[in-house]
Amino acid sequence: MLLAKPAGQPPLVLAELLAEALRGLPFVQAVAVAKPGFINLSLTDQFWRAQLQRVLQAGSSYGRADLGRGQRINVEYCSANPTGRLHIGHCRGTVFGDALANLLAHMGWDVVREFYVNDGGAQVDRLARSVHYRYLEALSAAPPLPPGDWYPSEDLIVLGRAIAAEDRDRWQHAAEADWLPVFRSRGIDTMLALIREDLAALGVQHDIFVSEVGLVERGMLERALAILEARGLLYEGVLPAPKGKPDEDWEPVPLLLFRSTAFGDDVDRPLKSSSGAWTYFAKDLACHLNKFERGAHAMIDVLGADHGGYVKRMRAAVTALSDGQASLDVKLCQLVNMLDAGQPLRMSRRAGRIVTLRDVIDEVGKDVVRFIMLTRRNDAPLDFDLVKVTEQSRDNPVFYVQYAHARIRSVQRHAAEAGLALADADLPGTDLSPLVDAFELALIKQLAQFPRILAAAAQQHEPHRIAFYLGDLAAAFHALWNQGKERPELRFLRADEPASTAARLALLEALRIVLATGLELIGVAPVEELI
RNA sequence: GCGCGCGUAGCUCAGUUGGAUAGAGCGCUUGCCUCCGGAGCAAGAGGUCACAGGUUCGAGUCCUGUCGUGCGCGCCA
Repeated sequence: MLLAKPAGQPPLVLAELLAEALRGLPFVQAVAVAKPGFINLSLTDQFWRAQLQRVLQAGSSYGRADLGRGQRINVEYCSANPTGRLHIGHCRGTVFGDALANLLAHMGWDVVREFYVNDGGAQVDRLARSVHYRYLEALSAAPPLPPGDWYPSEDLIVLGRAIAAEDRDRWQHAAEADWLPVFRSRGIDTMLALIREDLAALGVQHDIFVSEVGLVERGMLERALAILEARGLLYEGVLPAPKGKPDEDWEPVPLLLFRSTAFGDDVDRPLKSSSGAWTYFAKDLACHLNKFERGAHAMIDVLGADHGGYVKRMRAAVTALSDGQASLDVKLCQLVNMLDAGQPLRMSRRAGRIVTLRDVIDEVGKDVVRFIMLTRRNDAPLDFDLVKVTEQSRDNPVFYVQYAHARIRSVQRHAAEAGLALADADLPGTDLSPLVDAFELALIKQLAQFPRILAAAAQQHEPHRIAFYLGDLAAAFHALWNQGKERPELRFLRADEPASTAARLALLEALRIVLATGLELIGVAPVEELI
């Protein structure tokens, strides 16, 4: 149908020609031409069984492809402020980014996993004051009220005590200008250590932690500005007042602006505040220039959906800084609704009832957390029910997929006990011709989809596709399994039928390989048995 | 007011980068099973893909507009 115009022939005629050429090919069982100009190909069962052989030969590299051609890609994810432990809100983007990074690495990209540490803003000063308060408290010298807008976390009590034990009253009467940097640095170090601990518990390991302050100290910010200046993209100007909301504080002040509108942004963006301080956005320029200079021409930022307003300006920034050499894809993750048996789990910071990521991991396990985070597209809200996700039922996708893997292992153990098992090395050579049932072939066809799924997921930057695929694959397996109840001849292990048993063990192993590979890509460990 | 995302079966959601009769789970209807390797199994009904236009051989998918919904809207992060 696409060829009809250039070829100057009606689609149906072309289809007939192509169909004729296809008819003689091996593995082609039937070719039919349909209405507007479709060609329907039926492949022989033998072809599908050959796909199974490919899985067995490739093992855990089945589905792999060199789509990235070694191109460097930077994936920034998590990047939580170092002011407290990770909570469940950070979790989704973290899992998403990590799974995506795994996937891209699997598909031929040179992946750098980056954590950008916001150690330079007002937030960390607030942290410093909170630590200082706890320090005074530990000295029994606390002022009557904690500083306004502070971090009440218990971890800071511990840190305050530690500093009190080490430094005694050294900072008790010091001026804020003297103690602030010290307490800030101690606070950041402590929080970052906790964050890394929780990331480790989630099975996440970044390649690089980039400090915002460090970037500025190394002159990255000046360099970014120089580049924009050289391209005529900086100017002093007054922005129009934002419309829609009545803002009483608005004053027309000239600011240093980046002409982001030249790259599709809605309005030019300030790089310096009226007080002369760099804006957060200015530092983001440095951050992304840094990525570019480290060789990443492709970048992905994983952010919360509330950062949607940043997408245009960041893409503009990357285009401008790289002179069009680099591109940025921003993946926004929607909220996670925490539930407890259907009841919303209200998380209030003031009541100290924030659900930390660690709490959830301890409760349901890291594999469950990771899998569930990918059971929705990133731009759709997600329910996370602490009770449901551990249920052993059909509508719990984690269980359903893990159950499939465990079931296979169970059969394999039984096979070994009965002396029916084949050595792994012999599997690829197994005669698969006994696999003729429609349920078996359906399963094989599902397996054969794996490379396409991975390719699409990698190209679209959509790791959730893997989780959905694994669910479909598990369903095809369980369907075949259930057939064995009604039809004993479909069972996997049959002592009197060594040929079909061998073929089915090969099918099972291929299935296990794909399940395990898919699970590992999203960072979930396949289970050997259910507990 | 402007920008971005979302709107698909009663509910929760997929949809392979524009392909044919739009899929899955739950729920519902109807059958089956004392089953053993641990969630019981199977079949069926159910959709104007928010609405209206447009692009073309062909639209859930792309464009325009409308409605609904969520998020964001100089200097905070």
